[in-house]
Amino acid sequence: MSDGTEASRPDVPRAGGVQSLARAFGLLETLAETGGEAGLSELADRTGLAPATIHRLVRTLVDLGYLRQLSSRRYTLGPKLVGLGETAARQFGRWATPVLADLVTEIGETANLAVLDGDGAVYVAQVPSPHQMRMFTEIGRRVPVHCTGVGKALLSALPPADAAAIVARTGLPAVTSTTITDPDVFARGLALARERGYVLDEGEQETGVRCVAAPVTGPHGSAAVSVSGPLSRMDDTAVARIAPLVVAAGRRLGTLLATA
Amino acid sequence: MSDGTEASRPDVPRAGGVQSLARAFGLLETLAETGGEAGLSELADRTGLAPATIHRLVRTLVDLGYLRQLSSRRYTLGPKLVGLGETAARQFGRWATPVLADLVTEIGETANLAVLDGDGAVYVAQVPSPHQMRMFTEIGRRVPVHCTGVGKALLSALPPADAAAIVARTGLPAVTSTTITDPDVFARGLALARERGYVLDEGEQETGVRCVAAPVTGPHGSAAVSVSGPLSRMDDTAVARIAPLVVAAGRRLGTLLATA
DNA sequence: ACTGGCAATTCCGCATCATGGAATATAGGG
DNA sequence: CCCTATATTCCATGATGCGGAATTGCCAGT
Repeated sequence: MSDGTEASRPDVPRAGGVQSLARAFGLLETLAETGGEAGLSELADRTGLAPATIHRLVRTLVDLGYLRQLSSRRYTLGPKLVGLGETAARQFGRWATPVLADLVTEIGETANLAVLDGDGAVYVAQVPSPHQMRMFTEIGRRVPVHCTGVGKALLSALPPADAAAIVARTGLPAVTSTTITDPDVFARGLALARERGYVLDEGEQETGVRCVAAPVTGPHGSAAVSVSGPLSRMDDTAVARIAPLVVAAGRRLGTLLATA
Repeated sequence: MSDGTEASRPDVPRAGGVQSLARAFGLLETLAETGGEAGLSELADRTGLAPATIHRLVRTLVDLGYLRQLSSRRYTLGPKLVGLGETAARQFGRWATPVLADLVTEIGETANLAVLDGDGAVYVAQVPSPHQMRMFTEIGRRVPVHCTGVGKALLSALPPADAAAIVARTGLPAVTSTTITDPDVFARGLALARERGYVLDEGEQETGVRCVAAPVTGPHGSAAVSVSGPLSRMDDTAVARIAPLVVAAGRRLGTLLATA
């Protein structure tokens, strides 16, 4: 192996794992973090692997269509990933949609399901409100955790230390005028969320949109549900009515996730 | 190796490829084809690999978050794939969006970019028309090649033999009343497309939607642009005006693809 | 409850396959 | 035009992934 200190790197995620696989996916992730484009030596620097090794892995991925090589000899994520990702999202959607649909009929606002991926949240399912035909499908969209309902709900379900680590890495950049940028305020918000079982997003990501979110409870890689709508319809009494429903939906989804 | 006849299977895509990788992605694809959920032995049947081998690969993928194991011990595509796919799509979108946006401002209808993946077409970028808020974002959506503008444009850019092979595999199932189901008619359509440099889709995938598409020219894994809108706005004179613009956009995208 | 059968998981010795250092091509920069 | 940085190919080595066989665990049938 490359260096004397074995198993010090998160290359091998667990005993018995296939490392060429772990390394290959590591490369894909590295590429994604770099903004989706990188040269071979840049990958070598970031991963610490030998250029020859990277080249072989990367060439295989190119042959398979999961990576694309530009004429500049740099590499980008390939088209097949788009297809796979979409199928994966659809898969989540399949079992989640009924529950989300129930929420929408009870509440009348758009319902979303998101999962934690890396340090961000990714929407994996959505049932749009019957009200507005507006608002594009957000499926696949990646959003920051600190300024979204689902994001905060995801964090609230994590061990506080892990949540803090994520926030430390991403910071609390202001997105709108109401985005929470003070770490202390944010931490108190999370504590309140843990206590109540749900979170509010007061236009912290998009002005005028209020959002109620709850973690999906269960022993798996975290997920969260949310319901969001315009301030005009989402007043305090509405929120009071909605919150328990969202929390219940989170619980139901958690059961489904573990069962189905 | 398992059997005497080596290299007879498309397991190893090319000499020098990393086989565990090819196999792992094969499993992901198999899973996607199965509808996103399968048990270990089902995977073993479909891929012909030894259960132990599959289990090791699959366990690694689960550890990495690209696969999820349900309590029924069956496996599904994991959340991380959603994130990766989204990043990949965004990557395509980044350089394509400006060109598509130009098309939209010139034409006023929704513009799409799709790539060929396997025997289907996958939308990788879209700029929606300012007109209608309807029609969800199709990014990541996989559509048949025979009844869509982008699909036929992709085929028209392929060596005729390759195009024929794909059509032979997928067949020409009717999706709407105008879907072309006769192989001869279809072949003539492709020939005309090659000659003119663009294709029309006359509601062959969705009734009432007309679409002009052109291949993205270049020496890479094929892509295609399209512009689509309701029949009411897409009359013959509009198409005559639009077609050259779409063809030009295809050329520009081709240059960008090769360069960027 | 007991049992039979099937599916998932773990074990383990063997040989294959991935590995990475060094050598070779190729692209930019001066 | 040469020179440097980067990508790619070669190849001997042994670690690594392979798969047959044994084990465990889950249900369905009675």
